[in-house]
Amino acid sequence: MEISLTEENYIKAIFSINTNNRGLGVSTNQLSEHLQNKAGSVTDMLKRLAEKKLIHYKKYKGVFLSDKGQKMAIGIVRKHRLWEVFLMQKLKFKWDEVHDIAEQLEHIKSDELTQRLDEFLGKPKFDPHGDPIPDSKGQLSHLKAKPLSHYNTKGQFVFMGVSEHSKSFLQYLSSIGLGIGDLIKVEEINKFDNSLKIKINKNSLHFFSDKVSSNILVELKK
Amino acid sequence: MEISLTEENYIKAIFSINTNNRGLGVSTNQLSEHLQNKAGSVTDMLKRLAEKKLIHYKKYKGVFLSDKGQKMAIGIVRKHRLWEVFLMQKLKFKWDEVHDIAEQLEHIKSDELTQRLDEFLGKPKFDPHGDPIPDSKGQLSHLKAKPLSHYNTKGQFVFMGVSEHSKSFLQYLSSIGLGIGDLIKVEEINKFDNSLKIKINKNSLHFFSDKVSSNILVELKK
DNA sequence: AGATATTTTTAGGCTAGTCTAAAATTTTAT
DNA sequence: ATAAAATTTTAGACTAGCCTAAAAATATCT
Repeated sequence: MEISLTEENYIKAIFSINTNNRGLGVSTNQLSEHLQNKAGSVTDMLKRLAEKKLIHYKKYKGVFLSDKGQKMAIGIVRKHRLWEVFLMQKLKFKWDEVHDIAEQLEHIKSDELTQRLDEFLGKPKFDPHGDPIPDSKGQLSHLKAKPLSHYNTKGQFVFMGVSEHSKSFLQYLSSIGLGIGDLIKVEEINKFDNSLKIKINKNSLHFFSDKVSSNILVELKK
Repeated sequence: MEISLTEENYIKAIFSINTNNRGLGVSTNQLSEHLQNKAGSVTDMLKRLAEKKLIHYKKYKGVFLSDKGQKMAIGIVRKHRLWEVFLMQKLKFKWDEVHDIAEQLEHIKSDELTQRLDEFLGKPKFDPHGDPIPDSKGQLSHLKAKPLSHYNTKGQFVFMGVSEHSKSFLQYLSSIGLGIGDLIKVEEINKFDNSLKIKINKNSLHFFSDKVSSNILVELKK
């Protein structure tokens, strides 16, 4: 069965909203917002996707991915994240530059290509933002990291990933020289606004607002 | 201006027919044949491409690429051939497997990506079939190689490329273990049917029909 | 529970890109 | 040089994917 680029993007959108939603089903308006098109257009497409058995859809009741749709979504995510690793690791792109290109590359259809790319990159488990890469069977590793803001203590942490992927946030992190694997030492906590005074790799000093520290995923330094 | 995938494929088709045609202009039927769709559809699209100034088109008179169209075509060819190098050199794909995947990858839009891929691969001048890769300015190196059949003498030659790209031909060459750079020694010429008895790298013995030897591009061994 | 607000679907319309069949133009052959 | 053949264009129709506006269903508020 032929799946169009547009259909793939709907599947991906349903998947991505749903994983945040913890399995409540995705509404027409959520999709319309996410994909930047009108609710009526979304309804049209949902009918077509249901026809193709990629989703479970009941009028007015929201939508779930079918097993088939779920597999497809995971396949796309796998490709997206592998290409991001390729772009950063092999072609030396910066953090904030890879998303748009990977958004195109994720639609290339060739299982063999995905497989070989995976091997070429050393079967990475996480992408450059710390997001897990599904393996060839669709299995996801789980990152134990939590938001820096969650700990609310001084101490040393290792930077494992981000939970916000906007260009401006990633550019900010680059600008202060913070990358995956770096050491973050929390030296002071301001109890009034939950801002933190931190040091990166024992060198540069910075302040993190609550908004920043809640989007930085860390593990406790062992 | 937005160029669709379909439009890119038309531009590429016009370019590819025209380079064989040595600048005579491309007919509607040639395009219809090449792209496997109907003549009426082609006419529709030619109007649109002319509107966008990508081609010069006069009713009933065939079509040429404009400068703009020519640049676009060369850009697509450049991407196609760079990706083929990537697929073979880095991902170890076989000769006959790379074309279909490169056909998808050539449409990825990012000048920065093309540039970095080029550097990553060491700015190759030829693709794995011996076809020249346009540089970032659109300049093509020119292969001095000629068809093996052209020489019509015994002697030693270096295999530089192919002038036929079908899967079956490439698979045949793989099957006899012939790859770019290999030494071809012509030991006998059959004057009746122009078939050749040859040895590859001083080892394996084979017979080349006229059809084979006219699609194998070689240079004289120095 | 009934009125109001919100969400979702339906209906009708648009464009890109395709098709078929008929009409127009060009080429070839007598 | 004209008739026949081949090529190309036009005209009308279809699908995918989008839009707007109106109608239907659901959710919310008092």
